[in-house]
Amino acid sequence: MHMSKTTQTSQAQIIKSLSAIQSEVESINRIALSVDCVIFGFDENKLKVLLIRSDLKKFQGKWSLLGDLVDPDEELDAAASRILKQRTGLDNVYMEQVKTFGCLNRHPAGRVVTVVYYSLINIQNHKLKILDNELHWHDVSEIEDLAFDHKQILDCSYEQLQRRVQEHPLAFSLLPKKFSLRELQNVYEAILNVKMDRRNFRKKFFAMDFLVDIDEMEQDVPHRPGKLYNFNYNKYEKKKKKWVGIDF
Amino acid sequence: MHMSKTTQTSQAQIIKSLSAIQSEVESINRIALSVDCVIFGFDENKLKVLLIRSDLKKFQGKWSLLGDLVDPDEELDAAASRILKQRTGLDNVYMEQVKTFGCLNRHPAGRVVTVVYYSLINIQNHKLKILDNELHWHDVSEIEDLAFDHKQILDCSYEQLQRRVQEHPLAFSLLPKKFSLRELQNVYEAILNVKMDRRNFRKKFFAMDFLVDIDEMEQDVPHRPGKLYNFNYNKYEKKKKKWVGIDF
DNA sequence: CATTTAATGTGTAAAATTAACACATTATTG
DNA sequence: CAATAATGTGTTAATTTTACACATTAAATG
Repeated sequence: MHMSKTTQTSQAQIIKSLSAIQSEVESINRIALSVDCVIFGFDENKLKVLLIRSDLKKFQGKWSLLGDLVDPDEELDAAASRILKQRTGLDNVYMEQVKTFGCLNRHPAGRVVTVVYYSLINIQNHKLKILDNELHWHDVSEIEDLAFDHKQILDCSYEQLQRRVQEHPLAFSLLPKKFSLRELQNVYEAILNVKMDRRNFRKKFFAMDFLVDIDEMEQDVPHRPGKLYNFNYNKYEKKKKKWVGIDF
Repeated sequence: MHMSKTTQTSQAQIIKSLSAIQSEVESINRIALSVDCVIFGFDENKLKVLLIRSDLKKFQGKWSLLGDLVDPDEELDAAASRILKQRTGLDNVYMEQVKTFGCLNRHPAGRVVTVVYYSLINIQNHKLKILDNELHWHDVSEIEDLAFDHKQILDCSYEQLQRRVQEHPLAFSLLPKKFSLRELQNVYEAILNVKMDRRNFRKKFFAMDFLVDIDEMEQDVPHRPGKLYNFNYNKYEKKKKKWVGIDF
């Protein structure tokens, strides 16, 4: 086989380039990054989480959180919003980053670091939209194990929700715009897993005056109907202040 | 220039390979991942943070947090520990993940997502070890801006520390093993940026009985010396319980 | 239409926690 | 030995949290 000197040089350069590319690819130290969403809802007086049937053989039959790889030119929050939008059709939902999980063996396909968000949505709003029968609402209290490390992720997210809901008015995000005080109390009781005193609960919420009496009553309840309220976020914004103390 | 058919084929194959590599590199969807450490210390009655002079031209003269890329086969916590160990020589230090920052433009060299940890260390222990004069302890309250998005990261970490220190006995990590109640109170006052009543503070800490009177006194203070105490973590573990309530 | 049912709506008193406050004591310094 | 600059200690008022019971209302039932 004949080959000119020029060509040889050219090939040598290509090989050199290839090896440069290879070493660069190795040196970039990049890692697959995903976002997982813990989507909480509230229905039948229970805290729920939206899960999807795992598509991996290894986890056949198990449920998992909703997640996807982050695109290299996509913001993390945007990835979380995208996943939520794709699965539920919902926009403008309360979301918060929880934690990043990066165990080496957490994903069978190799190293995948995942940034976890939880979100709170009003189940009524999109009950009809969940047509995909691979998706299902589960009682948080009844989940035993999940695919990947998703049980651990769920536990961590649930604990964060429990802490946050005691310090910020998040519970409203799980309810329709109009709600009764009983429904609000049910949300707190479900999330915190405690029974509360109705009178003290009402007193507390009326004292912080961001519940707006809209002069409507519950409909279609088999007993005396309760008044309905809205949550006024502006009033909360004005009132909120930091408390400082030691409590452990 | 002469080139044989064989050679042409060969080059075509190489080009094909190159393009395959390129598309594979694009498809792996990987992202550079770093860990940044917000290292808090306490000295001169002030909360401090350990910073390093930025080595990037863009941020010349600015200070930045200590961080490094995560190795593809390295745990996130391990990366944080490694960074701390490399810079301070310390092991077994209190550390907690704060949040992950992933803004597209946060790093001039391209997309780098960073997982942030804060840690609490006792400055006395390693004052001598900070020989690297690119490293320096800064008053947290006096930091105006930092390289990258590190000011934002610091603010977020500081807020998390303020929340955590009110609910968990972290402050002890910033003090030597033996400390006086005044020093302990100074830590809380510095972190929370408030003045506290000495008698109520003492009452509170004696009530939770995990302070151990070691029957020693402060030395070399220009006034009446205070008693020294140890913190007994075991007693804390036994007592801790979740408080449930609504407070916002 | 009267009765039953299953909730809503409301106030007060006790208990626990937090906040406010002052003076004698002690080692060091000059 | 006087002056200094801190430590160490208890009580009371104010606030917050908890515990607790009965009349009211609309719907459902017979």
